[in-house]
Amino acid sequence: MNRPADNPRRPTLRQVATAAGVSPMTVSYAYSQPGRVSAEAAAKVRAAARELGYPGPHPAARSLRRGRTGTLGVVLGERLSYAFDDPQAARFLAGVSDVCAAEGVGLTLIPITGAPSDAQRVAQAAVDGFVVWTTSDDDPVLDAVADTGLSAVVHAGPHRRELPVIGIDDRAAAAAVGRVAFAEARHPLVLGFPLDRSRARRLLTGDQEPAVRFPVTRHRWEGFRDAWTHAGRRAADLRLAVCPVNHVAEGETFAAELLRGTDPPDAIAAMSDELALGALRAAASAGLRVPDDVAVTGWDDADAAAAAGLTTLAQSLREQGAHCARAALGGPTMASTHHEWHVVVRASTRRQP
Amino acid sequence: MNRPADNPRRPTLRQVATAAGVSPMTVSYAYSQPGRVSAEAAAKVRAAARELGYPGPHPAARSLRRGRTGTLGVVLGERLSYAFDDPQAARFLAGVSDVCAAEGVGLTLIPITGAPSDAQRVAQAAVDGFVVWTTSDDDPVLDAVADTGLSAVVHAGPHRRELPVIGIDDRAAAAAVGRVAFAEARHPLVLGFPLDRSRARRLLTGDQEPAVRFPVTRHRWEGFRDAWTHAGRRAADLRLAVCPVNHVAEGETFAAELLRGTDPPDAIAAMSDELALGALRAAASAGLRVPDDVAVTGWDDADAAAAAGLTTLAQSLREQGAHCARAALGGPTMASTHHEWHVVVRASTRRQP
DNA sequence: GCCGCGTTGTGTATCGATACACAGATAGAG
DNA sequence: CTCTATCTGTGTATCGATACACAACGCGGC
Repeated sequence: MNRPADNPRRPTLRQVATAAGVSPMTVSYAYSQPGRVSAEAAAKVRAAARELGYPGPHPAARSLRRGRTGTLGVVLGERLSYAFDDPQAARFLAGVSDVCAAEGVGLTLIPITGAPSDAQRVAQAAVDGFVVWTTSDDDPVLDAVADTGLSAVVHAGPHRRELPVIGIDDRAAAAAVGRVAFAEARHPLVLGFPLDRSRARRLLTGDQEPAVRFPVTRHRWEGFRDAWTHAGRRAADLRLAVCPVNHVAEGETFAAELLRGTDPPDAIAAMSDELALGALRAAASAGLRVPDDVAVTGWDDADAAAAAGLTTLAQSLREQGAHCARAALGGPTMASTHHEWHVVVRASTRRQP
Repeated sequence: MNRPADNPRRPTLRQVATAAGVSPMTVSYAYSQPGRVSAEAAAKVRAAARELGYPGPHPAARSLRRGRTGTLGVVLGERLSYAFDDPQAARFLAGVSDVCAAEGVGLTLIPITGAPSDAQRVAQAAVDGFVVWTTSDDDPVLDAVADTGLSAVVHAGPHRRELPVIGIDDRAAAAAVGRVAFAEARHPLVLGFPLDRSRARRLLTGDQEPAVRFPVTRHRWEGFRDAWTHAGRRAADLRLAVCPVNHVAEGETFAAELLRGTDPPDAIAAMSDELALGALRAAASAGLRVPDDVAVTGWDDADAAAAAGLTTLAQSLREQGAHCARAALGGPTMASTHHEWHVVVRASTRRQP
């Protein structure tokens, strides 16, 4: 049989045209440009469509002919369950979805599993553009995205070929936060994101040079290290605790462990408000005063950060998501852009001199 | 000009065939059935494709001819930002995405905004099937889904036309939890989800008959009321506190308010573990003992429920998500199914007689 | 009566890939 | 040496909708 499986046979625009006694183009216009047809013709078309159970133009046929799909692809760089677990991803995707809803376009999620089929899934995605979120430097999916020739934006890096990057200057921002967080500290700690897709839990010191595959993690770590070493301190005294997932509980567990250990941290700079809130809880459980015994900073200025009096880095992931979506839907002319950020000083850090 | 906008002109399979000196079908097979062509021919095709920058078969053309898109549509019944905010949605979608990843199909999210264009977005979605999550009884989008003729599943209701529903028997489950939660209680409270898309914060009593548009909310409320009235108590003594969003903080605020009021609740049955954890915090802040002063139950048996010693209803939204995805991708033969559930009794409720 | 203009309807080529049927080549069995 | 079976390559009709160009019609102005 020389026809694809469609179950059961779906009525076509041509059948509707025949049933309504009009030409196919009249039916087509009735759906895509209602003003183009008379009220009378439109009524005939609607009646015939209802009669036959015609659900509207076939999306694939329409896309083929029009050259657009009306869908934005978001490459997640992660298994989908992580993306939904991560509040930062949620804020970003909310921004993307705001724009999609406003423009009337759909949203296709393309989760990266690490398998070679990932590139194929990108190549076969029926979308008009891509937004790439949180992937690692060596991810071959970036090449697949570039190969499609569709407009695409990468959020917060990595840089690759001609793909523009939208985000903040993470290194400079981390350095600014670090200066506040580490003031008068002797045993500073960074509570950070995974270094690579393995998401291993690790503890490093600032004189080590780990292979950090996630650009966001790398830039922020470099920034925090800048703040510490530029103040004339020894890199080896700065530690990095890598939390496998961005959760309050994860930050609390790791922070609690270190606060009980030898040389407990007296300043904790976290890469997210969630991890920072975990650190605050760990400090409270340990009976430590914030900021006198231990200073804490977060990242993002989420609602909970203000409520907790947390010093943090304010940026709007939602706005960045919206910006990425507009850029990816907008067309081929784009350039890398840095968004604004600023440090919000609250009660969780020591007064500056 | 009689050609759709593609920017810049994308190379076609036919061009690759010409460049490689083979027929179009050989190129097509090289991509879709690699075993069908000789190693030699495959090499020629790969070389020509790289040369021309051919990213693989055009998704729309392939979909049109094959009659499948390799994508599953998830209708969210909510603005996307709510979906990402709701931990229950996250667990469900993780299950959906597990199956999609395993089957190599993409995932298109179709958020419902309440606008009339929602139905159009459903009709124009290039997908092979639909999973509908958390929509209200009167949602016209359900008709749009049914009209497409694609296989579709609704999670937890509402029932509509021939669409199968997958979920648990919420009413029976709520009744079972309610019996445990309300034992020896005199002023029981249900901490619940929104009644309709307006998400208004409200406080009702069991003798009122509010219009509850979300089936999950309705069924659980009915079940809790069953538990109370079947024990011979007055419906008017049971209250329902409607929380606009499913967050710990939301449950904490509302519970704290009522615990400070007249006739403070001595038993709180929540529709989610998140709201229940909020109630536990409110009780702790008010200096109340759990379960002696106030019993608390949750719903879902999330990780945090076990950690908090919370009596709860155990179900697996992740499994249900996976089941829905398999059903929606599987084909036309499906039936409504009830999943298993059971009550997990922990320390947050009074010992049963 | 004729011209110009806006509105509404139609015929057809085309978007790009693939299912199918068939042809030629090669190999192995008898 | 012939006959069947397997492997590999090809030509073409088709999936369903739409861009475009053109035709028919009504209407007002001069």
